[in-house]
Amino acid sequence: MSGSTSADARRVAALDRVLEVTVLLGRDMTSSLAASGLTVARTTLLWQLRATGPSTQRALADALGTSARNVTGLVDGLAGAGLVTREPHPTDRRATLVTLTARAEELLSGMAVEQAQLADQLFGGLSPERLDGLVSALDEVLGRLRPLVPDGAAS
Amino acid sequence: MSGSTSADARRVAALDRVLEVTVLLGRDMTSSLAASGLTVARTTLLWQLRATGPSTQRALADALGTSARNVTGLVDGLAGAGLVTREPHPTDRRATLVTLTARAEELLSGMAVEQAQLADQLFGGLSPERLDGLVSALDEVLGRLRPLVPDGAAS
DNA sequence: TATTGTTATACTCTATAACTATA
DNA sequence: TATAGTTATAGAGTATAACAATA
Repeated sequence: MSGSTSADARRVAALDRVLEVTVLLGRDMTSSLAASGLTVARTTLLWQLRATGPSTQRALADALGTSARNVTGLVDGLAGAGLVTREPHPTDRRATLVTLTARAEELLSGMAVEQAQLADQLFGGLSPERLDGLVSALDEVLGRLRPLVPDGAAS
Repeated sequence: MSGSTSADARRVAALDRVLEVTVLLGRDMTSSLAASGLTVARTTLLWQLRATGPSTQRALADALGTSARNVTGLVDGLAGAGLVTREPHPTDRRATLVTLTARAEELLSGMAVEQAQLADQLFGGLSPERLDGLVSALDEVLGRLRPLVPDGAAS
């Protein structure tokens, strides 16, 4: 398409690396969240709430790129765990505002710390120049990747 | 832990990029596989078989880092779709050898082509130097990440 | 005794469709 | 009419535990 065979092989090698990182990070997240009784899907919803503040379930469904039905289930689980509450919407009586509890805020703060520690572990060995190169390369890749994917939020 | 605040922020920024790539690639794969009536879990098993040849379900469970019960279900689905068969193990009558069908081999060859095209789309805009820098940075990150994750195969 | 793969059971994530209450 | 969220139903992935057949 646009290069020699060896250049193609290099790109495939890069994609292989990215896919392996994807698989391993997924496992790491799943298992470390399981220790807190959480799942990736529920935690994604919590992070979205932390970023945007109290939200309707419809807004959450759009942001997460999932169905309204699914959000009902996720919120049910989180409410049962005492991490969110359903508050009445001030002007629209059809809607509910999903809101983080204080416990969830604390939990998320702790997770942010853990995430920074993970970032340190993973990237601490790279020089500032290589780290910047990595970030800019990933930004370029993201620019190509985003249009390929239907839509939804990319926390 | 090992750097200034701004260096920490840079590392967190890098992790954010990686996580976004993870999310978007997952969606891209899920939706493109769904078009073929496949799921990510089942396709992972097919790729494993392609890499290693006919395997027992126990070997697949270990390679995929999942339970034997789960492999039974995945193989059931793939067998129903005509993509694998269960053959008797030549020496161990407890075990079965899961084997790709010709149709699965063709399907996987097509997927390999699509993957190369995706690699071209994502990385085609990077100079050879930047691409090499990306790959070597990811290799270093993988070296840190692998020990953090329980175990199992990484595609 | 240990191992392979199955059945039994259960939970989570996900989707579509029908329905209720509101806009 | 359209929208927010629920109930109904269904399928896929995952896990543990108990069990049968075989090593």
